[in-house]
Amino acid sequence: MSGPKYAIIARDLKEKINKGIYSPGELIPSENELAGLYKVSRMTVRRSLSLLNNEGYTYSVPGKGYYVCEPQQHKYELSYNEASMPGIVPEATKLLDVNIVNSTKQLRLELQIDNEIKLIRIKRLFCSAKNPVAYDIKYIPYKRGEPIIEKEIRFANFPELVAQRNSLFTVNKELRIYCEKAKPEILELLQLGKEMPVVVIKQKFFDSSNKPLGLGFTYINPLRFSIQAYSFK
Amino acid sequence: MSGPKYAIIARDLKEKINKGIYSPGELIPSENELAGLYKVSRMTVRRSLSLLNNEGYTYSVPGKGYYVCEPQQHKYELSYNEASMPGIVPEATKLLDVNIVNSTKQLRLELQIDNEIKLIRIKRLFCSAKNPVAYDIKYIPYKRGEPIIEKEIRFANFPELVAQRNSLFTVNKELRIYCEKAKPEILELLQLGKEMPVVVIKQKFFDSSNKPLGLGFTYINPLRFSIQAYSFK
DNA sequence: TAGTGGTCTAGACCACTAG
DNA sequence: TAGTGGTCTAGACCACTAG
Repeated sequence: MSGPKYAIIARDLKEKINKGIYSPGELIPSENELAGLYKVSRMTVRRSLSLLNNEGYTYSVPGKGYYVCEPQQHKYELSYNEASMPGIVPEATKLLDVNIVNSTKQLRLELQIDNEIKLIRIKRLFCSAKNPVAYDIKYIPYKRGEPIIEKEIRFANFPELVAQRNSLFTVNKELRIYCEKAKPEILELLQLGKEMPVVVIKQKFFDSSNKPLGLGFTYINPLRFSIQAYSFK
Repeated sequence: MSGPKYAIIARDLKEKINKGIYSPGELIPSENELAGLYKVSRMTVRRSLSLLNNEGYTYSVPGKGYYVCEPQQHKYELSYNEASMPGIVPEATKLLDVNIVNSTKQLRLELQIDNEIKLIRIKRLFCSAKNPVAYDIKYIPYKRGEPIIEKEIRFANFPELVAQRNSLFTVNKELRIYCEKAKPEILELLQLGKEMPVVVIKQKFFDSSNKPLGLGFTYINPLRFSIQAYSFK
């Protein structure tokens, strides 16, 4: 019963949806009706309702009203940073290689670039105190004359590297997690037997017009891999 | 230059943040200043600013103003439904077992229940047209006298099963993805060799007061596993 | 035509910040 | 004390819906 009016009304309406008094697909009372019921101005009701809309309880249709949503059952929020996975010791990170390389056909396809564009390729090995945990390789289209500062690259994470040229607020990111039988050299770096698959986390970044900005693969010792996700709010 | 005033102002402010005209940690002009600059009422400016706040561009401190946020680099949105993973044919789902079982020590710990509480245990095998893809096991605390309808259970997903007693809007969900060397019986069901690790997706559901409502493990053939996640908006 | 949500205003009062 | 964001109001006009 405490807090501002708009919050009390929002709490009350959410409770009614949770109890099934208003069910998915149904209309809840109109803004004007609610303003009357709660004895507040229409703007205050609108504020409550925009909270419900933002939190996925309702959606509004002009001329009709506010409908109760079907609950989002399968959405989770995930936090991933390749450079700070559980067990990794930042100081033990090995920068294996930084180079300007030619693109391959696959990379040109992924990054949507022409033949003549070269790539900055960064290879790193993330380690725990004693053992290798993940092998990481990143590709970023190279712009001529751009300086490459090894010290920065060693500790920078992928978003930071890409953001040197783009606002991080506008970068769209895509993550794919899967397993595969890796090439022998990767298995060797991770000290894994021939039969073992590795977990691969593929990261792809895009600018606001969906032009690819960078591509990364992290190959993880499967028995060291773990990632967590949570429902919203 | 189109759309309502509040959207135009929000777009303009976001652009200024993207361009670095306003940088993370800095204050942007106050509501009153902006109202003057854009020649609109303070309420319209507030509407623009609440958009920026919601989208993670800014946060506001009463008495001080609106600060530009550090960009969220590592957040992704993930959609996961064990019953509709890529490659799985719903009709090929095998309901291996539904039973009321005693809890084990580990399950009592996970589900925070007493000795005498029994569990509904559901074992399923998700298959492609030809092969097993994932073995799935769920535990839900059993309430005496509750009917168990096999047909419903076979096709229901975990959120739906739990939601029979709780509003899906209020259920908090937790997902953990990792690899492990599975027990022989699981490897056999998935037709995997002894050396292969499996991907495990552990799901845990909680009510609004964080009391566990259900626990599930999905053991996936690693070479059939794939999951995608995207940055917000 | 009556009702719905969407946009916008000009004004009020509040608690909080910081000189 | 002047300025900040937070809350709330009563009213206006709009496009859209549906009888």
